[in-house]
Amino acid sequence: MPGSAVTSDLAHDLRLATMRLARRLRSQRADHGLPLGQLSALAALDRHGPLTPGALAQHEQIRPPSMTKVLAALAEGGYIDRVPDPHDGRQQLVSLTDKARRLLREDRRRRDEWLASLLVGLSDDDRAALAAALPVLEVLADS
Amino acid sequence: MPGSAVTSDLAHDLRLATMRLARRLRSQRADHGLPLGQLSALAALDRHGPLTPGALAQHEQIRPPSMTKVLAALAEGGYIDRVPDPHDGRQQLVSLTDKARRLLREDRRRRDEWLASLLVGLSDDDRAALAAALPVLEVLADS
DNA sequence: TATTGTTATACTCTATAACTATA
DNA sequence: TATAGTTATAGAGTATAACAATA
Repeated sequence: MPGSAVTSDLAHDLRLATMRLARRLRSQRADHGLPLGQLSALAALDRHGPLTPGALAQHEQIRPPSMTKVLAALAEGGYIDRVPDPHDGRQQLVSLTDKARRLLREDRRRRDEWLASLLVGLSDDDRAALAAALPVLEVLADS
Repeated sequence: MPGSAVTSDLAHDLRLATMRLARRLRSQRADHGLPLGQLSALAALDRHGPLTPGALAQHEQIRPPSMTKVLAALAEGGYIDRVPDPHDGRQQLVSLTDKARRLLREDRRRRDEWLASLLVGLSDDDRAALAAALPVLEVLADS
């Protein structure tokens, strides 16, 4: 099967390019002074809507006690609201404040801007190649 | 200019897909027990050849005292050799041992394998789209 | 008893400041 | 004096274990 060597080369090169590009994108994050773990928790709430602390911890792949600290810092900064679950007194629901939504919007805008400024410098063919590969990348990312 | 809205959408979607895929790739790292900072220092030595502790710290974007600790752990594990610079007694050159090279090779192999296993499940068209976009991604990553 | 979340405590990785050796 | 690297100490951010409240 002659395609297998090509597939493994593609995997290798795609992995390296993805990691390098992700590193560049990460370095472009806005300097809003918010630690990465806190920002990531806010982004999860933005994507999924209000969540319990436990669900957030599971999603962010950290332990509940660690999430307790992250949430304490976010509450202190006025980025989240917590309301007790009326059906289960043990649980809470954590949601974003308007302040948090504004911060997320600004953060995304800054990072999109940097990448967009690179994209306008590409040829139409290169942009088309990216657009064609995008749905495939999304499938891989969600696997 | 009708293309500008499309370009900014592409930037946004490409950024999200890249970050998500990078996260999945990172989570696939081999469980060799080596902390990420140590592994990253080894990878830098592998890419650039022997370096001084100061140059390594600069490359990894950490402070020299932090690199001192990383290097102490790597030396303890038998992953690096240190030779004094004959021309300047203040400096050293840090290089990889064979053990480190084997570890890096194994680590890459495991991550490539995971991605390759996803790629073989794609259609030929999807793989072709990725292959066509790859050089463009590499340009972006190096910008 | 089991589950949700918090508190207490410790470990890892990073930092700044002070120190040693060499240029 | 200036530079390369280390040692001392401290600050984030994470973890495990033990605890309180609720189901």
